[in-house]
Amino acid sequence: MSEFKYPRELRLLTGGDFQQVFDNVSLKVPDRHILILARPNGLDHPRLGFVISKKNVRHAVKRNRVRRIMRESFRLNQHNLPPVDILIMARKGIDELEKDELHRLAKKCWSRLRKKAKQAST
RNA sequence: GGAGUUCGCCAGACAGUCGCCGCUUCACUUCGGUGGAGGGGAGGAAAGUCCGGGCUCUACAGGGCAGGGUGCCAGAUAACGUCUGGGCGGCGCGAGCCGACGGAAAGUCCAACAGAGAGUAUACCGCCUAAGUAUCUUCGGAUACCGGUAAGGGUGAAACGGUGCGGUAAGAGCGCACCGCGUGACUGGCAACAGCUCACGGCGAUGGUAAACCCCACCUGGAGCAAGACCAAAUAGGGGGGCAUUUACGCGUGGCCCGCGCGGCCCCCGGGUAGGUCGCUCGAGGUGUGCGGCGACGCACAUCCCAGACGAAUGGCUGUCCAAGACAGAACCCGGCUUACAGGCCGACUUCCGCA
RNA sequence: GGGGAUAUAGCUCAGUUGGAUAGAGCACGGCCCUUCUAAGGCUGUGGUCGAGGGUUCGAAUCCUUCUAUCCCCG
Repeated sequence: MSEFKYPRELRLLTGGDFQQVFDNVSLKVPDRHILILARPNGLDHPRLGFVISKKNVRHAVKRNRVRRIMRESFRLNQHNLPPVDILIMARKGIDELEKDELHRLAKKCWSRLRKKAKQAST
């Protein structure tokens, strides 16, 4: 039985973790509202981190909303993802999306990420 | 019932389910944790960082200068630029609301353009005068210069108290009355201040600015939880105690000058960046009752524990209901101010209309 | 989270302390010069002085509230 929890092991925790992703980007999933950077992490599960700047999303409430919804989608789809470190960077205008739009956006990005990871490994 | 003023409060609710972060407790444990149960988990502004305080380090913050702040009076408070009550001024029929509201006679400063004149004021037009000088003359006088005048016109943001009477050549606080203003008494008030009170001053010390400098009174050292403390790899060298020296110089305490600490000798101790732990939430705390006070608030008793994260929790999905949910997310903590904001509720009051 | 600074013409900046005309360079338009262009000369256009409120007779300037941008502290 697979679990859908979100413990600390599934997060990028330190500045070093983030820097490693930035330095060794092997997968990129660009979109109009977000940019996903990723690299294989050698573990048996993916890890997630966020970069949402104050410049792109002005209000803290909106930054929290974007992060929470994307994180929730990651939590529910974690077993369909390759073992990579994922970095989600928000772009301008993402705070204008509705809740269901964000969910659709996340699902779309996960499938694109899966595809690219498969291509890269072969 | 309409219109309005004011005070306080609320900030979608409930259920299911999948997650996240602390706490309490029980069990297991390879002492790293794992599991069960219980309970808690953003705001009135958490925001801006505009003030004030706690806390920490610097000397348990000391003197002087500079700088900064506050600015009617009294009180509340840990403190404040906040709040309460009062005074004064302004707005409103009113309930009420608004006000950086000390001093311009200590000094510096400003008054562009316009205007005759803008500072111990001024004579452009006008008004008056006909003594003097001059011209004309119908010999009555007329006019120009000189002179008097701040009532009227005009300029300006501002032109030197206002109205009336007297007065005068015409005028003028020149004189008088009333009003305004100033000064000193007296009375009331802790005070700000007030007064159908009394006396004095003719107001010629022009007006404006103190949100220009300034004066007066009071307040104020600096930095900030990335403060600071502790545990601890590599690498570079440091810290504590005692004694001595305080003359010079250097460094630190960061506006400057004092002052203070360090430097020298002896003894002792390994040091502290990555990382980790603490600081970190029980507090000028909430709620209720009673008492004191017009009130802000204070006191007493009872009762409650109510976020504490650290790449950073407080969320996603589904359903039901309604008046269809605004502004918006804690990061050391409080007290204020300011700014943003859908809608709704309780109380008090004002005014208009109708009915009795 | 905390501390600090800036905003003036299309661009880079003066002017702000000490109040009364908003100015310089580059750019742009016109004319001159040249066979033409560049350079040079003459001349002109262009400003809600970041926004709102206040003080004042008068505010880019003084006070205050907001907005935007930038920098520093691990």
